[in-house]
Amino acid sequence: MVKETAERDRYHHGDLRAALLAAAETELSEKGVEGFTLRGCAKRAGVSHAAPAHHFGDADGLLTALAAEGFQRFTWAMRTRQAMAPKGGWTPLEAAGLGYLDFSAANPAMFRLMFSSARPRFDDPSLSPAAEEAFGVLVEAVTDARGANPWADAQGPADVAAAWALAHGMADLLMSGRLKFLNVEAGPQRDKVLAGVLARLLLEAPSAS
Amino acid sequence: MVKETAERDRYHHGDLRAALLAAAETELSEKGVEGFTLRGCAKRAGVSHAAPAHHFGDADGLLTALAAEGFQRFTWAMRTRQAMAPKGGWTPLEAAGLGYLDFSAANPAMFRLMFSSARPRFDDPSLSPAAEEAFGVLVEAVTDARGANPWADAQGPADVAAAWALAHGMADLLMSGRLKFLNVEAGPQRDKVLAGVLARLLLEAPSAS
DNA sequence: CTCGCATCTTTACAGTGTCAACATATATCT
DNA sequence: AGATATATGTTGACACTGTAAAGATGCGAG
Repeated sequence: MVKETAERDRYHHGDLRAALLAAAETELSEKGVEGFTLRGCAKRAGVSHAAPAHHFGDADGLLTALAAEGFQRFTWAMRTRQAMAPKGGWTPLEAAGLGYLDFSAANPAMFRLMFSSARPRFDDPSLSPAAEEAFGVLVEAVTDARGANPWADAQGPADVAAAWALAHGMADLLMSGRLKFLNVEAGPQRDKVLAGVLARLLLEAPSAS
Repeated sequence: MVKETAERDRYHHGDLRAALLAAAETELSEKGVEGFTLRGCAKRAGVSHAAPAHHFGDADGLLTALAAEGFQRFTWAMRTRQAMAPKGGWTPLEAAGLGYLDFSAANPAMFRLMFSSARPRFDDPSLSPAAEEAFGVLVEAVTDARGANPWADAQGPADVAAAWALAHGMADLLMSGRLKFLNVEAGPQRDKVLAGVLARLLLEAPSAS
C-alpha cells in the first residue's frame, strides 16, 4: 500500500490529466459542444479553474485531446461491429456503417465535436493519426466491397466518398432527430432498417478501360 | 423627401431588425457559429449591445431568425439548380443534390448553424416551416426519381433517407475539408465529379408485393 | 539533503449574455 | 393639435467565461 490517500485532499492530484479528460467527457455529453466549459471541467475534477492549463494549454487543447480519444473509440465501434459480422450477416462495409451509427447515437455530443466543430486542432499530432485510422477502416471496407484498391482506378475515390457520405449523413441526420419518419427507435429491427438504407449504396466494379 | 437622414445619427434606427440580421450574417460567416457574438452583431449594426434584445429576445432568438433565412436560401439554391437542369442534363434529384452542395460550399457557417448547432429553436414558428419546405424539395425530387410517392410503400422512407443522407453527408464532409482526395476544387468538372458520387444512389422501384 | 521543476492555486482582467432602469421617438386616441 | 401609451435604444450592472501572471506546494534528480 504505497499510494493510499487515493485522490483526496492532495495538492498534487496524481493523475489530473486523465481525471480532466473524464470530467470533460461528462461535461461534453451533458452540456454539448456549445455549452462546454473549461471551468466546469475543473469543478467536476475538483481542482481550480486554472489547473487544466498546465496539462492542455487552453480549452481547445482539452477538446483536442478529447476528440482524439473519441476517434479511437469511433474506430473501435466500427471494428467491433465488423467482428460481430458473421452473427449479423453484414458485409464489412455494412458493419462499418452500423458501427458508425452506433457511435453517433451513443455519443452525440462527441460526434459533434469530432465532425462539426472548429475547436479541436485537427492537425494535432495526437488527433490526426486517430482520425486517419478511422478513415482507414472505411477505406478497407470499401476495398473489400468493390474488390479493388479505390486509389488504383478512376472511380475508386468516388466510391469511398459515397460510402463515407452515406454513413456520415445518416449518422448526422439521425442524431439530430431528422429521420424520425424512419421509425427506428426501438431495438430489434433497428439494424435491419438502417442497413436497408445503407444498402442503397451502389459501388461500381472497376472496369478495364 | 420625407425620410432623409437615412440611417445616420438617429436614435431610432428605422429598420434595425433587418440591419441586425445582415450584421449577424457577416458575423456568422466571419467568426463561425462557435465564435458568434451578440455584442459583435450590435457593434456591426452600430447600436448598443442591448438593442438586439428588443427584436430577438436573446442571442438564440437572433440565430433562430438567421437560420430561418438560411433555410429559405437553401430551398432557393436547390430549386435554382433544378430550374437550370435541362442545361446541365441533371435529373431533379441530382440537381437538388448539387444545389445542396452549392449552398453548403457557399455558406459553410450558415450550414453549420442550420444542421449542426443546438442554438436555433427549431420548433420556432418562423423556422420550422422554412426547414420543412426545404425537406419538401427533397421528397419531391425523390418522388420523381422513383416514380412513386415515398410514403405510400414500405421502402419509400428508406429511399428518402438514403437520398438525403448521401447529399447531406457529402455537403458536410466537403465543407469540413474531408473529401480532399476527390480533387474537386476547380470549377468546370466539379459538377460532374460530385454528381458522379451522388449517382451511387440506388433507389428501388416500388414492387407490387 | 537540497534545489530545480512540474503541478496546482490565487488573483486579476477583458469579454460575453442578460436583466433592470432609464431615455427617446413614434403612434394612437380624444 | 396635444397628451399619453408603446415601441425602440441606451446605460449600467451582474454573473460567468477563458486566459495570463504570480505565488504556493511537493516530487525527484543531483
